[in-house]
Amino acid sequence: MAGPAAPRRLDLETYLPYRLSILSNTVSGAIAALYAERHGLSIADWRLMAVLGMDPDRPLTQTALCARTRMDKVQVSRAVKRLLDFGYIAREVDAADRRRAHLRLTARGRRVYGEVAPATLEWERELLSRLTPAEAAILDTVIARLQQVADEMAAGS
Amino acid sequence: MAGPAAPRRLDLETYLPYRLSILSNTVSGAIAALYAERHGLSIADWRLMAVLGMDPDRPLTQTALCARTRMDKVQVSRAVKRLLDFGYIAREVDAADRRRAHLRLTARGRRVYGEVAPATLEWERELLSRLTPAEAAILDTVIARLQQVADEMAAGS
DNA sequence: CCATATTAGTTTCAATTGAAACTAAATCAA
DNA sequence: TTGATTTAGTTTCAATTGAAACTAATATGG
Repeated sequence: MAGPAAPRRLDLETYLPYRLSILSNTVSGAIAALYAERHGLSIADWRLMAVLGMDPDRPLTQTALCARTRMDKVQVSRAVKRLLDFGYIAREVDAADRRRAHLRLTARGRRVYGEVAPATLEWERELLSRLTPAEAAILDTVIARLQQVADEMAAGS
Repeated sequence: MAGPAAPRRLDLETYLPYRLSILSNTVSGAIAALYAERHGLSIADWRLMAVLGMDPDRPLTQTALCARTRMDKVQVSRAVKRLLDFGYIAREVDAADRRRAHLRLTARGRRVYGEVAPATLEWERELLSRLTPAEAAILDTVIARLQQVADEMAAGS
């Protein structure tokens, strides 16, 4: 009885890429509110701090930060400049290769990190608490799989 | 044996908001490649065309386009200007309220829509084909639920 | 060695964005 | 009426962004 499926029509309300974009923007915006005006940080700034704060004893170069955050080197350069101005990070030029510099959180940066990181985690926890464990688990694997496929498709496979 | 769960540490690789942002950007960028250089359209431009193309016989005002796309009125104003320049849309001032204008795709705009819309749908179909039907169904409800919760939380409930 | 290429990061300059002010038309309130 | 508000959409101006060019240091090939 059921013939061939009708070709889907494009409707933003149900179109996955659009829904992902709206959801991501809503979430990022809400989280940015946790640190933006309070500490003067942009999303890019906080992203660097989040990576540097993960392992405060391991300083990273800007190139490493690019890889870890998927930001480009211009964005990273600018965020680094702002964070240096705020005194949230310190830079030490590499002795062996003077093009490179190692960046680490300062005491002040660690203090901010210590305030903001738990708040962002709590926000995420609250969000995920509305899903069942099974849903959350599937979401996790589905996002990973979609990312992998999207990377392949974007690379023009 | 299992004590209280260790407090999660912040790690971008596993942090949902970050993963959503990366996924959304990858997907949007890949889809934009389907129309950007070929038809001169930005993401904002295409979003308007996608809404106008859904029901080509119902023209919409810019205010309606704002609501449907979640774009702000400045973005919409600029996208409208570009689409008028391209000849992809036409504008007709409302007779009863001359502040308003009704926008619709031109024949040329419909031709572009007819090319691009199926390509974007095919891209989505290909992406979703890597999920099982059960996964796809859960993804659908999970995105809807997360959006609703994120909206509440962003509103500062 | 020396010339060339590569890498790390910065700067420049033009295009894009966003917030706030603005214009023009319609509505409301007295 | 008519003066004040609201609504639709645009413009302005400063801040942000991105691509490409650039500087400085290291690595490599002959």
